Amino acid sequence: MSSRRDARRNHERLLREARRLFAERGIDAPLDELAARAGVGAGTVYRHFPNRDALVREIYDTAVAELHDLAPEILGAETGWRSVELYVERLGAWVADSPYLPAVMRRVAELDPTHRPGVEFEPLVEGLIARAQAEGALRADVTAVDLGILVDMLGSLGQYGGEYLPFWRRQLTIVLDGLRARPGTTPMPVPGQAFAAFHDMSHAKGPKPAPR
Amino acid sequence: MSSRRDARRNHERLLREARRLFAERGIDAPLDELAARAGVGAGTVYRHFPNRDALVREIYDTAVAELHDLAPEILGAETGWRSVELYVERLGAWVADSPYLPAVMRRVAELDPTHRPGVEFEPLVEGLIARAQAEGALRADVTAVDLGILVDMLGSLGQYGGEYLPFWRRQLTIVLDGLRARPGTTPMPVPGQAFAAFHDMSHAKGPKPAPR
DNA sequence: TATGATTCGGAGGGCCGTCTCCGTTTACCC
DNA sequence: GGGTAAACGGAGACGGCCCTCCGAATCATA
Repeated sequence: MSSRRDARRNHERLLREARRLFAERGIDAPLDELAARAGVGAGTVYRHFPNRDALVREIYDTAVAELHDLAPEILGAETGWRSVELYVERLGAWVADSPYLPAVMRRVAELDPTHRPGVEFEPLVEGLIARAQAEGALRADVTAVDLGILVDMLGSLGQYGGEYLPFWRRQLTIVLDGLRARPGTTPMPVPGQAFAAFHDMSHAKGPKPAPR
Repeated sequence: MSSRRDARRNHERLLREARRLFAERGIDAPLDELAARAGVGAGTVYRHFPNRDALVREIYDTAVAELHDLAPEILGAETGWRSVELYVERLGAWVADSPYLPAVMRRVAELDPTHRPGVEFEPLVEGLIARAQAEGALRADVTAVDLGILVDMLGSLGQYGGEYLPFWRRQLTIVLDGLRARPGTTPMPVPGQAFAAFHDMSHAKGPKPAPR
């Protein structure tokens, strides 16, 4: 972190505008455009972020920090089921109105395939699920990975733009109802995956990313 | 359609390789790469498709044709509920294992915002839903638009690659259970949208696409 | 097999985005 | 205020991709 105020200000500005730009035009939007939006010269962009990947990486880091901020409320709910609700709703909404997030996550995973985002949260989520299942409120065959994937699914609706967000809760309702333990629940096919197995499957041998 | 056999062969090959390439590297992958994969000169690509959009458009057309092929089985099911199940499952799976589809759809919508893909199916889907609701099997507050969005959601899981497809049915199970009419179902918030309203909202005033 | 029309191949022009370089400006410290 | 180190700005070199052009190759026809 620089000691000069203008440098800090520009850094902030670039990050903020980058999130907006990436949301609007995708993660490969021209960085000259970023410079223009931030009211800054092209050189300044590259002084702060040696290349696009560094920028993506820093956006990723701020996102992880936001995640940490969400944790206490979710984990501190009165019942396990309420925690599940909050988990799916808060994270889903957070992804849905940050349309740049999925692309950023994917890119970071490409850059560093060994890095598993959110490992530190895994035991917490496992515990949260166990609690809700012990209450008999959450269907017994659902795993932490399933829940994470449902959040991704809900988050993908961010593609429809901000005006869609109010309607987004409709799909949320359906998913949550599907998660509830009830008589007549359809058993889930094939066994669920562990975090590590899912991670390896979706990254290690996925389609090769475009070389950059 | 040309009368020369080599021309037809190259056209097929280009379409096939384009789908694979777009699936792996995204819809903006270099067309020179497409030429290389198809074992063809760059000039040949542009003889068959004057530009990238023409290529995207033709992929879109073949996708719509595939959709038409799916219709009879879905609509011909014995019960309305079974039709709903088949609709969500078949279309969801179809999108999920064609990772290029969402981007292609989006691009076509950008190219021609007046064009509403699948209008001809709308009354069919409405009827299908009415039938399942009349049976008391499908929750009463769900709309055709909701169902389409759920298919998109499920389809977005194609991002995890082909190895994920078997596990995909787990999320499908949850969504279908969430769609069932049952005592204790959570009412859906905010009224649902009509097809046209949803289309206008998600295209007409969405974030401006990158100029090309 | 000969002929003519059609398609193919791939080198290269032009454009656009990335990133560097360095003269100019700004902020901090005394 | 003066001095110095750090940051800024933007022109332009560079590279990659889109698309064109035209001589070479291939196909349909007789």
